[in-house]
Amino acid sequence: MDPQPFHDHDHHLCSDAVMSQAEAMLTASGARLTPVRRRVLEILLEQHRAMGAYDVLQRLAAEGFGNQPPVAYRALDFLVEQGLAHRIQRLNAFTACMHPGEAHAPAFLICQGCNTVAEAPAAPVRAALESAAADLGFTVERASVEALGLCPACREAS
Amino acid sequence: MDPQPFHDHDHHLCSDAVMSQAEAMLTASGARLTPVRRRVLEILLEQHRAMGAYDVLQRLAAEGFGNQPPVAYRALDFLVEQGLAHRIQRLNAFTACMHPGEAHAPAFLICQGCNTVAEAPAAPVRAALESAAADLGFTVERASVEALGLCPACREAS
DNA sequence: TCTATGTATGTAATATCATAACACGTCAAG
DNA sequence: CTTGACGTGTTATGATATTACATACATAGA
Ligand SMILES: [Zn+2]
Ligand SMILES: [Zn+2]
Ligand SMILES: [Zn+2]
Ligand SMILES: [Zn+2]
Repeated sequence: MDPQPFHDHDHHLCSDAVMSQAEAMLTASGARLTPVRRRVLEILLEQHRAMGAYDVLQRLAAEGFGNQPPVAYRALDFLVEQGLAHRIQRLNAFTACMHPGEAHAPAFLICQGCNTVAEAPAAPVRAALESAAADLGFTVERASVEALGLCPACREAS
Repeated sequence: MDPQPFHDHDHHLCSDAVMSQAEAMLTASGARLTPVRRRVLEILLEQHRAMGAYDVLQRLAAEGFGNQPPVAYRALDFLVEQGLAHRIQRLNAFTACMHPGEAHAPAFLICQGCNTVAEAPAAPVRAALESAAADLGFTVERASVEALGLCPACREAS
């Protein structure tokens, strides 16, 4: 679960670990990981990518769940609220959180070559941002930090 | 033009300065500030806010310009390309650049109380981000840093 | 057990944001 | 004058997201 999305790795180690952690978190908090929600999380966990709500919806519909947008959006919103998924503003898309439970305000690294999305630890970034904001008297409540660029493999290949 | 969007100020000093600078930049670069484009910039400059493309479009239509989405999007895209406007991902909206010409990769501070949008100098933020990315072998090409929170006035009022 | 309540899901309809494709007008270079 | 680049206008469509309402389902009192 602390892998390099950008490098070859046994991805089941990622997804299995996150699923277990998700179950534990939700059991603890009392929130319910219903079939739709679980399935959406599994779908997001299949790859280190961001998926649009309609892509998720299509998968759900093919598996016998509802096929109207709210079905996908509700599950996705739930996961985001529970800290199990993140919304990538830049892509109008969602990605599974790879470090659920850990307090984290990540920066997202979006590879323009292979569409991989990685969470980078961003404590220093947040600190710098809050400092810059404080200079203007502004109090940061939530922030999104998203970088487009090239992962090591795609940089190599280009 | 180096005002505090969050504080009372003579806003004409902002907009006039930016307009002059925009004209100078475009004259120099050879790009054309046509009536639609100029008007869109003026509209964006009316307030320290972000406006949706369709809001801009409505204004344009009321003034006799075309009333179809591409009219607004083309002008907005032009301004963004020329560095005269920024897109705020979080809001699906656009805001005039308050520091055109200056090389800058700003962080945006979005007040949830009054919807004011300010550009904060973000060189340290970018540096921290690039460093965090480099740790994963990732090369940043473009990044968006957007913070939601409260400006001084709204924080006071709450 | 039997409701009552809150929560989750399903669906229809609609709102909001964005782009593709094509037609027309203008203007300057050749 | 013709050509070609560019800007604008318009139609049509695509992509993303939410509102509103109906239905199912769990579970906690009575
Ligand atoms: Zn993985
Ligand atoms: Zn995360
Ligand atoms: Zn101002
Ligand atoms: Zn700017």
